[in-house]
Amino acid sequence: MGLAVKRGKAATIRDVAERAGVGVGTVSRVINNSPTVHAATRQRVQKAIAKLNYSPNPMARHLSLGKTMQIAVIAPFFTRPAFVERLCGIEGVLAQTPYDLIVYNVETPEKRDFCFREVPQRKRVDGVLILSLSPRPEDVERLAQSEVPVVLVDVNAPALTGFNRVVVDDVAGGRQAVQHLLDLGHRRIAYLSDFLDGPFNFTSSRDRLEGYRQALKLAGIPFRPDYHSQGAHNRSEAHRLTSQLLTLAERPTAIFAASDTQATGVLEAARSLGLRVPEDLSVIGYDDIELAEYLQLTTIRQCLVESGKRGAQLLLRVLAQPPAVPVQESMVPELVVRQTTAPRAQAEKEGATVTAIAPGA
Amino acid sequence: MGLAVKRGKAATIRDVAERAGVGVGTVSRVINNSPTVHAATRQRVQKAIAKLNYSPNPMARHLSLGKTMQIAVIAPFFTRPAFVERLCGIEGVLAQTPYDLIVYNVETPEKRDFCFREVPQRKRVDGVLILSLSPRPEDVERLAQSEVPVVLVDVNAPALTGFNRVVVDDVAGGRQAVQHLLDLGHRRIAYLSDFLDGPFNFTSSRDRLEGYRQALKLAGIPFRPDYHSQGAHNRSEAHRLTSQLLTLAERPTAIFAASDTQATGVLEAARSLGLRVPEDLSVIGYDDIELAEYLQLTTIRQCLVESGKRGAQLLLRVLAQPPAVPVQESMVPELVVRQTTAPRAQAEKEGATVTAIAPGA
DNA sequence: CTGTTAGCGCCTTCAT
DNA sequence: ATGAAGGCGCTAACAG
Repeated sequence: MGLAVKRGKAATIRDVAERAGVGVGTVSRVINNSPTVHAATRQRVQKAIAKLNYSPNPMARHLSLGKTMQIAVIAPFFTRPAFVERLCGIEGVLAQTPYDLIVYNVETPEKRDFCFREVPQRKRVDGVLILSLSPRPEDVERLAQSEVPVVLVDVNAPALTGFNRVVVDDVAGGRQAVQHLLDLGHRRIAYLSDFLDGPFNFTSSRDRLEGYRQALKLAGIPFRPDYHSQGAHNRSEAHRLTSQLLTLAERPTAIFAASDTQATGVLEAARSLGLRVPEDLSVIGYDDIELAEYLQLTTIRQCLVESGKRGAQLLLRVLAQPPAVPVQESMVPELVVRQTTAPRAQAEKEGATVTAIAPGA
Repeated sequence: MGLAVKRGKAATIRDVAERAGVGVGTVSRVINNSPTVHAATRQRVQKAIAKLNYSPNPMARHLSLGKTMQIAVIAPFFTRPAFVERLCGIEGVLAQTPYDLIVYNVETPEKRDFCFREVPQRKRVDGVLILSLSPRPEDVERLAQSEVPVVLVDVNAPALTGFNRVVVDDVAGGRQAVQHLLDLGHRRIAYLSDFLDGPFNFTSSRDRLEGYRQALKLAGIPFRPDYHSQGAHNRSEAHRLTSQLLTLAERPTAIFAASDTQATGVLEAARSLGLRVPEDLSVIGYDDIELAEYLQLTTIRQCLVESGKRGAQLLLRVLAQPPAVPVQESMVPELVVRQTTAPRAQAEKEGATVTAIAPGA
């Protein structure tokens, strides 16, 4: 029964002060448990607070304090597993702090520009986490001079060394993936990625391509443009691209997909074409999202949750004490061998051109 | 470049007023584009704003307005696909409004209680969306009397009819799932769900069980307690439970899993035991998450994204104009037949045999 | 049309 | 130890 509660209008600090017969200052001190308040007084105030069901207005408090107690995370396509996992890491650490988490999902260049322009501004939020999105030159300056601390996660653009960030070495990851395939005896290795020159300019796919090329070069295998196909980041597109790759005159014996999600499309296409994985085709993904384990997909693990966690922790640290020089944390990806890759020797019936069997089965 | 920009301290409305030689009121009017301001004046003010790189302090504005322009969503296990999809729907509609989205992830009863207690309070946020979490009696009263509008999504507790909400009929969904199996000739049908009496008291699994029982009863099949197994909501646990079900003396010929995620565990277990799906075992899931299509999983679709969308829209509507009587929107689930269910008799036939995507091994 | 002023609710000196 | 008052930045009357 809310007898003492004035319905319709929430109690303010003044109401409490009045009811407790003290000044607002004292109430404020009690709220922020300042030690300089008499025990008896504190009691009375707390009783009044309870009676009035009072709780301080965050807005007012923050205005006064000059802080918002909110942290923004700007993430592209936040429903994609990789981002969900990073978000999870971020949420996990923020949940143990007084900071609230505001999510900005960007799926269009316009939204991205809007976020880069508006979010890191003024006292909107106390800090910003940016996932995978590369600020454009015009944004860089603004961000750099922004009053609010920014931490980049999974953004590898070389021009951004002035920022606090946690990165994982995608070049190394790409190298590892391809090296694994090479070690298994494969020489016709294709790389399937999203558009390298898309509007979002993600650095990861490009870096992984670089790693792919490096590994190939080291093995003395020339780069074949027709073994690199680009397309939208989703299963069906990957399926389509893979079908093309697998009907090439000299079809690849292994495919390196730039993400696990795309790898599922590769698997699907292989199935439609009647190719067995890994006997006829080796497939390696990237990310090691949860699904990968279920599919027994060989992949490159980049500890997504962990990267989110570290990004959030870094931001917290920066918030507590701005570092003199930008902090950069690096993480190394790791090969996880499961069951979609196998030695090339198993598939000695090469040269055979694949003719599409009835798809869908 | 940034000559006019006082570094270190952001410009306030007063700075702008001063620089433009007008009063703060006028600046405020320009900001909120009030029509009652002379064109020339407006020009000067806007120039000053640009020059000073001014943008209003949201905190201050909101304090003054008495609104926060923020909406909270309280969701359990927000990394689970079903919640991600609902979140996606919510984000999608909120992105087109001036509201920011604050996410509260609850994974423990403590966190839930905290959220129910603190979040819907005062002027923390303008509105709250609660996903799948049933407020306990003590929360109900607080929520009901809360100054901030609340919309429940996917919460079917009967005692909550006083709330605005969008629900999907889980009883009907369960019925449909089982009816589909019955239509295929199955009579030994098991139900695999998460703990019905867990700390979160999700209504969905319980309602689906009810649907399961109704369908069975209608078909004249008695309910067998040993055909209902409960466990944690994850693949490995579902795997374990399924193994038990499938080694029962009279093993079920079909399993209805309370979620697609759990269905994957069922599939996995069947595979381990050398049972073919759907020839030896029919499997139906629930939710129709994205993965379901890839796995060719027969399931009950409940339009997750759509439900999030409608929840957000409802909240927006309530915000704009509080309804006299609580609004309740219902959605009906829909059977999606794919390839993990088949007639019970098909074991003998030799039809188009399709195995759900299975890892090598 | 526009300047002035009084809050919004809270925190923080500054006296007492 | 505590009360009073100024200020955080902005909006919304109220006078001109």
